[in-house]
Amino acid sequence: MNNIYTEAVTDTRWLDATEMAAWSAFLSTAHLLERRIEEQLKAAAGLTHPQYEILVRLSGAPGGRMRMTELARGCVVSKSALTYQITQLEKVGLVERASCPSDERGVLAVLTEAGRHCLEKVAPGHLEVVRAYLIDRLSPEELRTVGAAMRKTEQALRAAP
Amino acid sequence: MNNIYTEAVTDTRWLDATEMAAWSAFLSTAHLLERRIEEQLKAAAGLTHPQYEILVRLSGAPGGRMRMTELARGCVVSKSALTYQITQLEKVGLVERASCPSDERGVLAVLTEAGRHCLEKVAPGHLEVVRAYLIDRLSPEELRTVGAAMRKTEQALRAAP
DNA sequence: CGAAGATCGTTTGAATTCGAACAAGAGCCT
DNA sequence: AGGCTCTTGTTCGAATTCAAACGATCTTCG
Repeated sequence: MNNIYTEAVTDTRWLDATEMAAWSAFLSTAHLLERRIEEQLKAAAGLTHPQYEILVRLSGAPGGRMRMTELARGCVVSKSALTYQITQLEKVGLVERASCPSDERGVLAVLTEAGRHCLEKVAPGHLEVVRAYLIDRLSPEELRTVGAAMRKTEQALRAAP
Repeated sequence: MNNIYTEAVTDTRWLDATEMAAWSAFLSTAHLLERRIEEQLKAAAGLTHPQYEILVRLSGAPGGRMRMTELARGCVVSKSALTYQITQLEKVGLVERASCPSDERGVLAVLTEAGRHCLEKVAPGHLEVVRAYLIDRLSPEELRTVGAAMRKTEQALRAAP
């Protein structure tokens, strides 16, 4: 009693053992690592991970400045979350807002000197964690493969919406 | 003017290009995929990803039941977040609470029939997303390597605290 | 047995997230 | 120019997260 429609709707491609194991481990690792990083950053500098991400992205941008929307895209947070976090970072003097010369609506998030120094102070301890739990546990070949796999997925996800 | 102490504190092992690319892609992918999954689950069944995770873990446990603390560990959420989510799921009848026979303090989260049916209904669409953006984009060998890498990291993170 | 300390799940309060709605400005097309 | 439509960043409200504090129960060890 099957036809192409019921087939299409009904046939689920479940995950085999290898796929399931990979997906499950990926999920747990992402959450666990996030927790660990959050803990380290909070203890070391009172920063959250999204805040740290913002500083990192700004520090890599020309002039230490970026448009809000672009920054939000880079950090993979909503625009409203970025507005909130930039306000927080402004309060503690790590970031400033500047108006955009080329677009009257635009706002630039600008890394301050204090922000750059904070990042330089915090980065080593942060990288320590990333290394200790992820990077240093993988062989060069594993690292290459993981990197390639993640890039493919990232690209697909950024293209989709 | 260096000694072993300043060395130890000062020498930061930065990430080389390969390491940086892998880490950055991992981070972005985790966030993007999370967003995409959240969107799909919300649209398909009004579930959040943590809620779906709870249903999945329960469905895989003997008797469809698990202790709160163990479930929280499995899902990688705080105990208070789990308390909140189980209450939510109870409201819509997908999960029930039961008292634990062996421990008076204990609480068992139990998957209801409705919960099991909901999961069966939602799983295909969810897996579609996981496949479309991650699993099906990787070669069997890549998948194996990613799985192994994630398991190593997960294990390290679960052992640490 | 009984006291000290660990563990269990919940409650509480603060912080953060998201999407939707909004006003202001840019861009396009004729 | 002028009207449409898209984009920008912010604001709002609701939902969710976490850690810390708590009362209740278990466990261990003297």
